[in-house]
Amino acid sequence: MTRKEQVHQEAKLLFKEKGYIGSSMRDLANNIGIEASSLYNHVKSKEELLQNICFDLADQFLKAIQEVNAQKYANASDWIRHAMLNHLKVVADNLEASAVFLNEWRFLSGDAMDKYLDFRKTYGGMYRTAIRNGVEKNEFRKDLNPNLAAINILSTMNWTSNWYQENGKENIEDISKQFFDLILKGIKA
Amino acid sequence: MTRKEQVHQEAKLLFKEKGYIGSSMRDLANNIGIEASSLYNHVKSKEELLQNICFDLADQFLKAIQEVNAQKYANASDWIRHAMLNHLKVVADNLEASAVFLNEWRFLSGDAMDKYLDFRKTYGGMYRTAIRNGVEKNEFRKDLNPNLAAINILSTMNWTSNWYQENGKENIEDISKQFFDLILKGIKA
DNA sequence: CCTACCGATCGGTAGG
DNA sequence: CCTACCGATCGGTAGG
Repeated sequence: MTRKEQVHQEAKLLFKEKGYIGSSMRDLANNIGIEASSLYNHVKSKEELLQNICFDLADQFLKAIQEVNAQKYANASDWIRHAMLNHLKVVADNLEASAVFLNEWRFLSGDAMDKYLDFRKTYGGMYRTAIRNGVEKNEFRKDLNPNLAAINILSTMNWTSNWYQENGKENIEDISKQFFDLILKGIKA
Repeated sequence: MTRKEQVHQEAKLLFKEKGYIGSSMRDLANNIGIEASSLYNHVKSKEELLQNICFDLADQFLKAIQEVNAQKYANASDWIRHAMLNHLKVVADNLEASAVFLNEWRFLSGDAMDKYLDFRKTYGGMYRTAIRNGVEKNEFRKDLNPNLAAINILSTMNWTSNWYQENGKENIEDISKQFFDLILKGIKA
């Protein structure tokens, strides 16, 4: 790992733990074992670190969902099952970045913020569309509000970075399957 | 509204918008129209503001769920339906405080943090227990993981403060009913 | 990658 | 509720 990669890696841990504003460049430098001023040989500004974390992850979420779209599933259920699995795999592989992505994006400035919100809107839109398709094909309940159904899915997936820890007890494929069953069939016997 | 109440009210708005660390006492004073030093006639410290926001809301969540427990429902479904409704009503009535409660609690210090985490654990535990009861009575699927089912409910409710706005279009009772149907029956036709 | 430093801002206090 | 101020810390730069 180059020093530059190390700086970006350490920033994820620090921003998750203390928040973006609560993390100082001196904290970050200290965790690496150099002086704060030396960070600027690897990074233009503090915000560049935040932008990299957010947009690297957005790219991963996008690739994960494009893989699903490429399958051209006939059933909306299949699309959702696969999309949830791929999303949760990205979260599980990037727990710190996921927490930063969700909690610190509001400190992005100007264009970066716009770009970020665009991504979130587009990404959520794909779930809403999948659900609407499922309703039209009578695959899903016709009294469904696609907006709220999408929020149910996205909320649960987003929250995952707050509690999931790779500890060998449960793997993310199992969790994804169980969440999908909850979304599809609910808890009722 | 007394000045003291005004300070606490303004703190909710500011902490939600800029985060706890990102909000300065000078910002807060400026929004009210006084000098920063004058705030300390009404408040002991910045953290006292955060503690009040978090624990006032925790009290409201607790009262809301105690009302549900007092009903002594025979069905787990009824308990969950009513608990969700009461929880979401508190969120809808306290949108700013709810966002602060969820996003800024990590800046609580020492005992306050412990007390906060205790509350979250106890509160989540009541949902897990309700779900386990429902499974035992064959009201819910017996292959259910009560932990993940509770996370599904709590995630969706927690996320509400991020998107819900009282704008006359949808009232929280409708939303609560639709979320409950999603939790109970899922999206499947 | 470091030393030395900049102007700005922070939470909070003294004293009236 | 204000003026005046404290020591600490912030992101970042100059120059080597």
